[in-house]
Amino acid sequence: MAQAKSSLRGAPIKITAFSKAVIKWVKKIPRGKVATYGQIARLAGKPGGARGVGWILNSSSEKNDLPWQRVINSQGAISFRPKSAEFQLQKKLLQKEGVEFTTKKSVNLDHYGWKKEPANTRKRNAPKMFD
DNA sequence: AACCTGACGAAGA
DNA sequence: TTCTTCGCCAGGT
Repeated sequence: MAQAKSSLRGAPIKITAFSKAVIKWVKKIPRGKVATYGQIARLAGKPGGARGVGWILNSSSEKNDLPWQRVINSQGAISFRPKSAEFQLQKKLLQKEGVEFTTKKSVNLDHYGWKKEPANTRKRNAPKMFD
């Protein structure tokens, strides 16, 4: 059972088109709003690269210049272990920006989610045609 | 090159 | 609604 070495934190990331795009988009998330990893990945050109986004934010030395706390998962929840220092920090930073938590670890994406484009394509609950 | 971990996500059970 | 499983991508060993 290899104990977590966690020495990768702060390790520099490779400068690729993707990592640069991720950083660029994350910087554009407005204060008081949140985006999801998948959303950033999509904006950065890799629809399936959500995990990569998390890695980039975690290991980017530029993290200090990024509003990394505004990136959460698709469930509207913080993706750190609830007791971790990172979790608490992220929650604190978001609350400081005015983002409210509806549950202990998640926010209402419908209200705080960053919508780059007008939500005119929002899906409505389609009536059941069959049962 | 092969195999493993992880700030993810969607679909099932 | 919570827990699994599987598919993705970035990096490490």
